Amino acid sequence: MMEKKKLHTDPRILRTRQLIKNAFVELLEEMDLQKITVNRLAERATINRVTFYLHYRDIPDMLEKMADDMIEDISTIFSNTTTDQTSSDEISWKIVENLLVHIAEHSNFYKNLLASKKVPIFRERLTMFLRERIVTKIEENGRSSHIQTEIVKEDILIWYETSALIGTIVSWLQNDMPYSPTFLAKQFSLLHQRRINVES
Amino acid sequence: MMEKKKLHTDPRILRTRQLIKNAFVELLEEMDLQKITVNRLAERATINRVTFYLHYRDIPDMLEKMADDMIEDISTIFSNTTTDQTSSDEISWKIVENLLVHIAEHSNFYKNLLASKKVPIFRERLTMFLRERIVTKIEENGRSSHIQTEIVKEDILIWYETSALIGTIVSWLQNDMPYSPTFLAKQFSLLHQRRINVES
DNA sequence: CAATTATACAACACAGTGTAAATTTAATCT
DNA sequence: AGATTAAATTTACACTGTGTTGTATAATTG
Repeated sequence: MMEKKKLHTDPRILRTRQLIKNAFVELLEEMDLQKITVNRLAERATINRVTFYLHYRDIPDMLEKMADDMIEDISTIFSNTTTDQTSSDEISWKIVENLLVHIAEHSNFYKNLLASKKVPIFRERLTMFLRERIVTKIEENGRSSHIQTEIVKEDILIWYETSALIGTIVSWLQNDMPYSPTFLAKQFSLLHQRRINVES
Repeated sequence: MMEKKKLHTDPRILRTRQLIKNAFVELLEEMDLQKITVNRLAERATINRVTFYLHYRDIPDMLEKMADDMIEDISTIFSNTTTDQTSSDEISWKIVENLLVHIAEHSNFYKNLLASKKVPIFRERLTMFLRERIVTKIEENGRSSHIQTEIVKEDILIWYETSALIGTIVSWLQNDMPYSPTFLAKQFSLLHQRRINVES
């Protein structure tokens, strides 16, 4: 525990990891993931190649750890938003908006790792994360009316809504965010309302 | 042109390419894309390593060509289905069903290259392909009622529907196809009807 | 049959990987 | 501030994978 905390406070470690992360995003803009080697990464990050191995086992390991960090960030947004709202619909609406704001603030990172098609693991992780949230949301709505669940299978609906949400965000990034986070969140809420119309 | 045709008829070429393709799908089941080398690929395909370079520049090049083949197959399904139907809604419904049947028939291929998260290019290509079809479909519906387009931006709707369709197919594959192609196609048609309800 | 072409085989220079040892540099703690 | 601790560097090594070349063999085509 104490050791882990140290890993997060030692400025040398933070600096090196940030250098690696920045270098990686930079290289992804320039070349395919397959072409990114530990050699190039270290050179671009202005660190020694051996130093890389002090932090990550190999490149796939690095990707996993970076994906973990991403989910941790997003998870914080969700838990922070949930607390200061009351209406169920208002919450999910606000959460999506905050999520989009966060992504827009780090658009360079998300565009290259999520949208620019190159590194599947980030999309996977986000899918798994959001699916859980959407599951609980759909189950809540399912309670109020049982018509929907008799027509469309719940798991198919979850697949559908999760993919639509993530895919739209990805397309939004790929097109250089032509709409504001608030506007896109409102559009999501409209698209989502369609479902409720069918239910009632 | 003649040369290209030869490439498609020479039994030696067809055999070698099929061996490479099968070996690649096999290896993807066992390991990450990053770990798949030309060495391993040639060994598994029981061909000489140099032979690989006679067909493809490198592994990324091979992936592109395989993705081209995939789109060619799916494209054929679409053009075959479109001709023998009349009703606009019936067509898209039948097309999706035929697409799902095709995917189910080659589920081993699609599960590993599309669903099992590892090779982004196949999902990209399919997204681009289906998006075009969905664009024309939405534009058709847009003609009959203009209410929808005033509420939800057309491009956002296209992002949404395309991602939902592909994402659901991917989830369906990842869960070992628990529903029949016909049933899933019907579910899509139900989910799609929601939009029409809002419009009218 | 003769020409063409795909594949096999061997060998090469080169790039990238992962690890180990000793050393330097920088942060932490009293 | 000085001693301590840990990160980063440097250098070196064995190993795997890459991409190319030259030659030989076997299958296909006209």
